[in-house]
Amino acid sequence: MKDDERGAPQFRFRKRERIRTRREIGAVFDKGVRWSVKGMRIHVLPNNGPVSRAVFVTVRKYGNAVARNRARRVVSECWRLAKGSLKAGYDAVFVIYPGPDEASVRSPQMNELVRRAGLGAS
RNA sequence: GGGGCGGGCCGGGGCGCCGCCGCGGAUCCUCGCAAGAGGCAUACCGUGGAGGAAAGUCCGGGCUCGAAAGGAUGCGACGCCGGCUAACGGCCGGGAAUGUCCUCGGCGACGGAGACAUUACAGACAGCGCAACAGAAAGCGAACCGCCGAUGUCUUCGGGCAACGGUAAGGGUGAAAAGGUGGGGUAAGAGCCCACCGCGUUCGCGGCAACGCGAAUGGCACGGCAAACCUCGUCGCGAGCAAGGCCGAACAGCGGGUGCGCGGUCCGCGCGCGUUUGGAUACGGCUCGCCGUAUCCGGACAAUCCCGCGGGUAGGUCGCUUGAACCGAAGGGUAACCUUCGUGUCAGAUGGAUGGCGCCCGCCGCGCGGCAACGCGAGGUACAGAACCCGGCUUAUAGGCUCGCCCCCUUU
RNA sequence: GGGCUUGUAGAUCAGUUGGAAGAUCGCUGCCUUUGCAAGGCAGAGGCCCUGGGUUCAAAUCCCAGCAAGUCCA
Repeated sequence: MKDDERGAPQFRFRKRERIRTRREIGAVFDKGVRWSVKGMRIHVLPNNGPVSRAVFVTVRKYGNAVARNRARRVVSECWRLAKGSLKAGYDAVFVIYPGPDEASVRSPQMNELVRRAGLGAS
């Protein structure tokens, strides 16, 4: 990372970049398009806004609370580092399946998903 | 030094870069004449940010709403005694019982001293009940075998058989069989008698009490199950922060507003007056946050517009973290705990913050090398994430520290 | 976050004053039929979710745990 990118907005991930209500998440599940790879699934719906928003959920049976929180944190961190080079204006819901929760494993899964979803470099 | 049991405590540390949530500041944006208000605004600064169990939701409270005169019944929980506490099914102290070990006394039943552990530990002469199978008999308590007696009969003179009576010492059944041991006694036996042990009753003494000690006395039944019902005593109204309070779009509903003149010219037009309505300021009034009057600014005069109303949806906000709190010190108490003091410490999310990556160190056992200190190598570093807040209980947990007791080895 | 319910044969469920566990469907074998289905007869199949406790005795009573399901905006 270059010096002039320290604290740059494309590497931050604030509240307004997250989908924050059950209704909006339900809309992405109902109307969005889905792609999946082993360990992860994505639902995407255009939101016609200036920024993309995302949310991360685990499947119902995903160990205890510590394991679920760690999975969402790791995947969220991958999104934070990757989203700056993607197209804006989409709502994305990531569904995480059980697997090794390390950035070296989750990051390639996410890259493959966003490539298939057509969110690649603008 | 090693191992076991029990109690108490801790449960990783440091550096760098990039992030997340709250609070305070600064800056920016929006509204407003202003004071100010608001902002899921910020390549900014400062500061705080999981646990001993945050868990299970098994108990007890606070808090909130609902219900409610009081009492009884019902239902539920609890149950040796005393204390602690806001309260408890928790904790502390004491008692009793049971079990194990050790030791002393006794022919024996058993008793005494000590250590450790366990106990939902009120009531079974208030009631309704239960005990399968086995066994002769299982609860207003019993003769199957056996033992003994006298009678009759048979006899190979040892005894056998029949019916009658006595008997709870022995056998067998059972989870449980009618106080136990030793002796006397007897036809055989039996608390039938005696001593001791156990049990019951009465009295005295000690203790707040549970209970203990001692004496006298009864010859001995008043068996077990209440963690099924039940009785007695004590306590308990129901829900739960997704409780509940406030603000409040949009859509639908209800009520009010639809005027006059001039100009342009036929249009969802402009201006003035008027009507109505919102806001601000000034003055006055009083029941002190509302009303009245005046001025200024703005909206509307309608096709789908303007204003008001109630309901309270979407959403927002409060509840929301300073409290029976924690930590430390002093004092009181055997202890649980209490009292006083302190520039002492305290997170608040809401698809849900406390994270990611990299490096170093610590700790643990294992293997190899070494007399040893130590070095090298491959590993391991748990259980688990606040969601209204406390007091407990229970369950999960790598590894470590510490206190007490016991066992083994080595040394002096 | 909080309230509540349920774990018994392969499946769906019974099982009360505690005394050695049943029903229906399914499964296996035989009979019947040329064969299959239906029908008839016989049979197998169970650590009563797990671990403690009370009791002589526990699927049943008590305590703790685990796993499913369901409701509350």
